[in-house]
Amino acid sequence: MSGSVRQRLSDCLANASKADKAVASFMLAQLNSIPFETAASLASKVEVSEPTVGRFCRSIGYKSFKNLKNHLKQDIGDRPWLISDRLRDLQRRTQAGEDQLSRGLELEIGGLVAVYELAQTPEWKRVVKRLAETPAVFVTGFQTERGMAQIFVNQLQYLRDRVHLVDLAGGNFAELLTSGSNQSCLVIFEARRYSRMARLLAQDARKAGIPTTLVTDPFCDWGRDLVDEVFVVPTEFNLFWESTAQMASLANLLVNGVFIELGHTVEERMDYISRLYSRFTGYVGDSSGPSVGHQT
Amino acid sequence: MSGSVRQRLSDCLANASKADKAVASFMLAQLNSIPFETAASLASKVEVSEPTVGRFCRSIGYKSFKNLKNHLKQDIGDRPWLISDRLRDLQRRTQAGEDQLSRGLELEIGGLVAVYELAQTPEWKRVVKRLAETPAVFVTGFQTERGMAQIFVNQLQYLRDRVHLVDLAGGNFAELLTSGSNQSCLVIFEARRYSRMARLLAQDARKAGIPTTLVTDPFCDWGRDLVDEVFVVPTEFNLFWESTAQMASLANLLVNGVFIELGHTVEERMDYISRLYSRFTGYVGDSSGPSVGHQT
DNA sequence: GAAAATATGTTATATTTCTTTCAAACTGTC
DNA sequence: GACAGTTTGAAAGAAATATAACATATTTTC
Repeated sequence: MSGSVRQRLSDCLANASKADKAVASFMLAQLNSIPFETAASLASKVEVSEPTVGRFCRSIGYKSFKNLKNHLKQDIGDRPWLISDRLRDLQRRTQAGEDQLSRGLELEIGGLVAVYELAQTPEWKRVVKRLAETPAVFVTGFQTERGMAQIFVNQLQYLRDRVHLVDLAGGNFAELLTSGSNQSCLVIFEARRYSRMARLLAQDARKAGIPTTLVTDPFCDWGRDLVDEVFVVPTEFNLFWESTAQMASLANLLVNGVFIELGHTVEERMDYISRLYSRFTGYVGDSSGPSVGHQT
Repeated sequence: MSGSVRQRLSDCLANASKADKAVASFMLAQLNSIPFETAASLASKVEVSEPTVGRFCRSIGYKSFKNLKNHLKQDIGDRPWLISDRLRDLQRRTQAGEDQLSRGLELEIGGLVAVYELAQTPEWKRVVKRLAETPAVFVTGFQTERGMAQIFVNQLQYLRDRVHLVDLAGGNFAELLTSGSNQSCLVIFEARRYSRMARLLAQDARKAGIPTTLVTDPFCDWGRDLVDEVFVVPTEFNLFWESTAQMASLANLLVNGVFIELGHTVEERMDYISRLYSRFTGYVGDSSGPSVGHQT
């Protein structure tokens, strides 16, 4: 027995006992509100006894009703329209006992979806517009998010000038804060071990009237009142470590948005930057920018 | 006090105590998975005590945490929380507009799956083992992959010492190449605008007998004969830009693998590094490393 | 139609989850 | 720096939720 919760429920409908069938079909029908149910509440709704619910869950391979709910949480459901074959295959192999990689994968996919959902919010559009139009953009990230900020800066630099990585060392800290309030904007990447620096910077930026966007994880509790937009990115998958990948996706989507916003006016610049890079690192090849033309 | 759960949470953010604010913002960020949480689980994630959660819920007008969840049910009861539903929803909404967000998402997910597949190959296991056991690890990435390399180094440093970011400027270029052949190993992150540097480095490393792993995109054509393992990561989704997210996932998975390989012998080190980071950046909190304990 | 097998419910117990109480820690004020 | 007020967490108790054991009902098999 394997697969998603939905899968298992459907499977067992065929040859289950009366009560089990009742429970299964109720669950399928009300999948969305299952997490709110308790074994008892569900039992009374289906008009079976409490133990029946527990037993049923065990019969389809979960430890308990609670355990089933947990799986639901991580379940990405069946998506026959997606790359499901490979995914399912991976799941199967994993369930056979290799390890719990695929669970992590499911969670990562969930995170990715969340990021794409963010990209549809009004805040998102506002930030994209700002990143395209504000004369100077400053980006920062401390500790482990330092690299993230760097990536974002590198990419954005292809599209526009005056994109700076704010550094403790460099004097651009001051440069940011002394620029006029509608001359600059700030993007802060943060995660987990929130550094005091990020917070201080956000405070100062607010004082200086500089619009600030915070990209962080769900554990961040400061910020909501200090910055203009907070983008919360899931970072916990059940790897030992937190993942920065979703944040990278977010950064990519932002850059993508800016590109669309700026339109084709940037192509010239991109060629130029490409050539610059080439000169300094010696790559010789087509000079049409990283992936221009992939837009479909 | 009235309105939806989300409303109330937002409202209280303004003038709540520190712990309350933390709880509220976490809830807001994770609204979709709140139904799966229990007061205790939430408490531990936000790093407050259990009673605080209960009290908080009461302070914003619910009888208990459970009561809040029930209200949530009414608020978002028929809102999709299952990833599959959310995907569908996203698809529906984006199909209306002309931007092909959801298509890009699908591709990204496919890329993620590919990365997880890589993590099951023998090469992968070999690299993980090497990263765990070789006395010194060198990592490099040029241009846009510079940040990627940085992230990888930062994370790996939590687990072991002698992890170095190879830089054009720093003398560690030489340090790498003069170390004995089984004293060091090298990881190169590359993508698209393959720099001559990466290639030269790979050549020299080979001459010096240093095992080298190349992480790159499908367009890379050198390398197969110059390095010991090539991990090819999809980077093209139909965003204007290439995505580094999948590569970030790969880096994460590698670090995760190394952690598993090293076992719990590294916890001590991790505490130490954590404290170091804290001292220099001023974060004050638990000193148990970024996400220790999330392993299930 | 009776015996065996299976399925279900009742009651009692164990476990989890939540709340209360109270003391310690923190905050701001004089 | 001491005081009052607030916030927070630890421990213990109360409520809920889930499991186990056993008894009853139902179905299956012969």
